[in-house]
Amino acid sequence: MPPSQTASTDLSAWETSMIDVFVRAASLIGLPRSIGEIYGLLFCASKALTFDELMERLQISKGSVSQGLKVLRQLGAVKLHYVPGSRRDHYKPELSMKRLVHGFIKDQFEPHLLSGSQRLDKIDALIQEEGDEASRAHALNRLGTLRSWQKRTRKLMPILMAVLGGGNLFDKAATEEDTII
Amino acid sequence: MPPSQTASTDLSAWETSMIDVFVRAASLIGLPRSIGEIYGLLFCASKALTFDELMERLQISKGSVSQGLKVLRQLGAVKLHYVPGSRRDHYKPELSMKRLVHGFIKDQFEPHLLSGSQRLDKIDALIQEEGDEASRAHALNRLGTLRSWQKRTRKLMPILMAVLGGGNLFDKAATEEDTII
DNA sequence: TACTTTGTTCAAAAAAACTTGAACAAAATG
DNA sequence: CATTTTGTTCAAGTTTTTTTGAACAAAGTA
Repeated sequence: MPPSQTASTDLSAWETSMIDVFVRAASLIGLPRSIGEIYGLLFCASKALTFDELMERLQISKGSVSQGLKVLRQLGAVKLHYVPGSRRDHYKPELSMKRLVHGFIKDQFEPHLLSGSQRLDKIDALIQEEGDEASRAHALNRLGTLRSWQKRTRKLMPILMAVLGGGNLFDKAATEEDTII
Repeated sequence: MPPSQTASTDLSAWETSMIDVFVRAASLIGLPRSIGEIYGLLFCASKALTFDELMERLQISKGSVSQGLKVLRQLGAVKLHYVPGSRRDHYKPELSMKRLVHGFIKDQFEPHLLSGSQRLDKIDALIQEEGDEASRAHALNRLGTLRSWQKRTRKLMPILMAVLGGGNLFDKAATEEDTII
């Protein structure tokens, strides 16, 4: 029997394992498997990869790669890398943990926090309709708790970013090629 | 037409809205709707609630309540509250943000971080099998990046907890009844 | 302009996650 | 001990999310 018909270079053992790490991480933060795979392969690669290379090496569909890259771009987890003389888009992974976390929070958390504030104000109004004085007092107390949680969450972000500051200290390839913060 | 046949007291407007906040929050951290509803109703309530009260007021199944409470107990997000003269379990919500976050991280994040370390060691071994010297060097660089991310994530936890320290400053009912840290 | 390359969109299929309720277990009651 | 109360388990049903691939759009080429 001839070797596999696919033109794709099979993933090496370490690549498979490392991609697996990202698939798990993705699932942990609520992102689909395919997105973990895409970021993982880019992370493993020593050069920017094209759409087709992702499709072929990961053996996933066009649609998944397209949508996956869309989300990753939005999160700032991948960057377009211009390659002279090629019409294809080439992608590189963002290697700065700080930026990755920042992108994720901006995109997935902050919107909810914001809409949250308006929601709490509406609840405040609804509580005023509560007939019983004691119930109203209790409800307002709970609302206060909720507001304090929100406030503290907001305060946390800058601290988180500060702690994450300093950037990538390990990946020589990265520090050679990119500006890491 | 007579009023609804269910024995349950309908949720008030503010309760519905507040529960909605928790349903969204649950979904944000990857927990099912029913768990958000259960915690949300407990959060709204001015006294400990029983299994049946949760079922009836939220109109969800026995199974969902049982499994939901199981997870919430595991996370430390609800506490059993002993009520003299009653055979039923009564539940109260954990109101300390610090404890809630701590429970969530301990239960959902740390296990992955730990298993992560072992995984990275295995990848390290696999990389040694890589034939090409340059590829091996690149792979080790990336692995170094991954390890640095892990290390920084670990360092983050204590800081997070420290920032969250100070406890619940808003809910009078809570500060009266509970020890909040 | 016709053709090719490259990538996006979206409806349908597949997979995964969640909920339900009936059967079961454990413990208190009479 | 038989019965009732209280809660758990889990297979089957339902809903939601993810993936696929064919049709489409955009932009470069000849």
